[in-house]
Amino acid sequence: MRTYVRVSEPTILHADVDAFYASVEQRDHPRLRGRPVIVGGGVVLAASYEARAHGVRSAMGGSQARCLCPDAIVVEPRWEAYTAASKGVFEIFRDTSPVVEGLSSEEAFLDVRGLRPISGAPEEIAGRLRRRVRDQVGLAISVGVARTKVLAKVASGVAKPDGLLVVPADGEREFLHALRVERVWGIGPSTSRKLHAHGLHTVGDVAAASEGALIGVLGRAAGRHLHAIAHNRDPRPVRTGRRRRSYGAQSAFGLRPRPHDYAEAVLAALVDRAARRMRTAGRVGATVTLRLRFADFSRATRSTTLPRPTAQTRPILAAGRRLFAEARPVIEQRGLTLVGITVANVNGDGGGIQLELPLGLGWTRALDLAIDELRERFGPDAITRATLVGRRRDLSPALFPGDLSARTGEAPRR
DNA sequence: TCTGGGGTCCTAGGACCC
DNA sequence: TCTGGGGTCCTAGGACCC
Repeated sequence: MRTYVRVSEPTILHADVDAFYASVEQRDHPRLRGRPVIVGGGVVLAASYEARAHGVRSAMGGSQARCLCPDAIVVEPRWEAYTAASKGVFEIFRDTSPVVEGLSSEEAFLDVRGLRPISGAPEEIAGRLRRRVRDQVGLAISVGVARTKVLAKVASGVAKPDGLLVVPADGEREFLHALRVERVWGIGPSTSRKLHAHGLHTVGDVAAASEGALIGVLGRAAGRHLHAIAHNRDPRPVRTGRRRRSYGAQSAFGLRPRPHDYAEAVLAALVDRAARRMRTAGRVGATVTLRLRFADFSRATRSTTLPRPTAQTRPILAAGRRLFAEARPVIEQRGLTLVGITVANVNGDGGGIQLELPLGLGWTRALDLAIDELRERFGPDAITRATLVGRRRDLSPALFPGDLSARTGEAPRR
């Protein structure tokens, strides 16, 4: 009997439009092509590669950016154009593979496993995807191809601008271990600072550290995750059909003196905007969080959970106002420069999902069956908690005590 | 140089329950 | 009266991403 050792091939694509907003501007305005372009005046939302060559980066303050690159052409964002471009790009994504997980308006993971007989090798699929985005949407897109998400994501970054990079299955460790830690998706300034402080600069350095040591430095989840990544273990699948978990709106108004009730007026407008979007999407949420930022750039949040999920402006605004009143001492002390509202605990579509199960199974078995069914429909990781409700025929659904419920969920991770 | 407007996930501690 | 294990839900804040 022969044993086959199956080495899976790279089938995960990470596709990412280069300098998205800036590229759309250059596409639509020929005079901007080949020139340093900055989208957004106050803060850099996007910078063309010509501007990046001068050190301009997104999220940088506008004045610093103009200082680094005085010749830059600064343009106001045109959101409709970016939305339309995003739509075009995602149509091509979804036409390329049925398994697409969007990460933002301009990037996505695609799993092309099993598509070889129809579409060819992953590398060919990636090449065709790049050509189609260029021809049909007019934008350059870089693609990384690898066996895991983290490798594909890093590969597309290395491939930029306008490139394609395949990480072959037998070249993964070499590729990974040479990387500086801050290049890894999910490792930001704070984590890399901690790692550097312990003499860990490359992923190879991290791989030489024990999991316990990494947990000691970074905490449980981050330590475990990074240990696995450094040892090239990243089993996360490309997940389709992920739904958003919160809706929010915020507004920064700087240090200019404002009428005393200005922030509360802004708050009302923000709640209205967020609630409107929830109603359009047909979703409801329960946890209202007020976000504040102050003159010294410190931040604070105050949150509360409503008795039942809603998408109505009125209860959300009332909660927001209570939180604002509660935070008033901090606000007066530190000087408010930003206010925001987020509605989280967005659960389902407001209608819930009903499953019919045979009677006589017992609560536990019924719950297990229901969870299996939900996983089948929404993916293995989509369900984190399930509530089973049994309804007595002789009581109106409005009478809450008529419902009996059983509940299960993941054990707390502590 | 003085920092936008969205989001996601994780941690830690407290209140409360059986 | 005190103690423990096992659990849920909520709030506040931090890190990270584009």
